[in-house]
Amino acid sequence: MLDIQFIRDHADRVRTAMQQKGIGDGSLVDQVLAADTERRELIAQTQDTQTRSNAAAREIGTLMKEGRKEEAQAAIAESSQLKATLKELEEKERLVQEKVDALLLEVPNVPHDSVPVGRTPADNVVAFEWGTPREFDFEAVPHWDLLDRHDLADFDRGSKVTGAGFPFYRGPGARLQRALINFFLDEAVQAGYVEIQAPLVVNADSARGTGQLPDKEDMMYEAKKDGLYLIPTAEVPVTNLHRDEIFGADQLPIRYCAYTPCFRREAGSYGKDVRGLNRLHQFDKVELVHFVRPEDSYQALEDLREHAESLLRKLELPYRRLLMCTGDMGFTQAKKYDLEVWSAAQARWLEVSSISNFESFQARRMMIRYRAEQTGKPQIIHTLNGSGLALPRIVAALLENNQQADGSITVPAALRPYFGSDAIG
RNA sequence: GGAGGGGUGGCGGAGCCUGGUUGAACGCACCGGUCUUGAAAACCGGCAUACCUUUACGGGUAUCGUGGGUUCGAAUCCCACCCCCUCCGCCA
Repeated sequence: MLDIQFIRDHADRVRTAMQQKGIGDGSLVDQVLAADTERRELIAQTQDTQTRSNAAAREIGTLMKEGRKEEAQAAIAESSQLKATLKELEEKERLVQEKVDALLLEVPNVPHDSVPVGRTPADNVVAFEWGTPREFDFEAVPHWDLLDRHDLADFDRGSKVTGAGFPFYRGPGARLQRALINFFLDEAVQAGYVEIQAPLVVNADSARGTGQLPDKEDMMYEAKKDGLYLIPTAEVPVTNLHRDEIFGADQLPIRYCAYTPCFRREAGSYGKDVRGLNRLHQFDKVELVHFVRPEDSYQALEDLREHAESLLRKLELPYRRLLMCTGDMGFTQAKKYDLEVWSAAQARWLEVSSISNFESFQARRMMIRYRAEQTGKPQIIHTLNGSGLALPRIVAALLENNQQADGSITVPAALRPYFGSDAIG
């Protein structure tokens, strides 16, 4: 959510941002401004009426105390009139406030100046590449076949027990999951992140705070009876951890890492995109979240990105970094990088991390603030998050890239202490 | 799930029965000042958040878990919900 004051002061910039992100033609901005003007007029009227009503009530109190009954009765009659007016005004104000709030929720974040303008994924900028895709002297086997061959995962029984996209991992397959989770968490803690274990279900306020509600409820599994949602990412509980809080100036920055399973309905997916581990309804991820002062957020974005990339290098996975263009980066981000690893047998890039600076967009919705030492006034902070990293596609790339002619799979050195062996099969 | 008690400002804690200058006593913490060589102590002053309005100084409105109700007037009375504590039950 943008600051209404910011929209008032920079209407053109917001209009442009909407066009660049491919969200409407910017006329929404004029609707917001019109509703906001109406709102302020109503507030002025309401408050004026309340002022008079309060004065009357105080007057009546004095008269009653002094025993001037008749005068009090007259004042009460007059005050009752005001009350009726007030009720009408308050109702109008409530409606227009709701309208402003609803409109504000539809205004996307403004892209940072360094973000390339573009419409489609083709306009994203490949900002960096690392590693060289391996040359095979045999036919590389896709990871779903490798999983099967080594009995690492069981998709069919997952489908029986739960449904498509909920595999069982077993034996070394399960062990590999645990190794990666521990590796990612240890690396984060070593880099100064505080480890969090978070609830896997959240209430509607939290889902709204990070922006899953109102638009994206279809992505979440819902426990209707209790009004709770299964988390689509640890970002939701971990960012909401500090909803409605005011930090002291010395408490920032805060950096959290959290491992959680993630649950996504992924309605409408099909084909090669969902084959094997490419897209699941339940998957594991270590998420990194930063709470920082506004002036520090772009440095934090680079730090976060660098940490995530260091994991890929330690795992010896060829990867590339995309700087997402305005049209492909989504509603809430001001700037976003994607990290993609090379999947040797599929011969395609797989997204394994998405790293974003939301600036104040999320924090304003959640009213997360800090007390700036200069002014002493509460100020909205900036939030960032990024995957560090998401497991299934990492597993897919590890298996495909490290397969040997004899069918075995080499485990990268960094992972061996965690996995307890240097190869599968 | 059942019975009882409770949710007040950064913290502690009055006020609620008996509705009326109570946005809220008092204490602690914090900030500024006086004093002091310096510090402590003492004393004086300040110290919630959001919104509306104002060039500014300032003025106003709302908020005592949340939402609704009664009333001219609600932290205070009534209803619903949420959360916490104690006891009982159940359970990994």
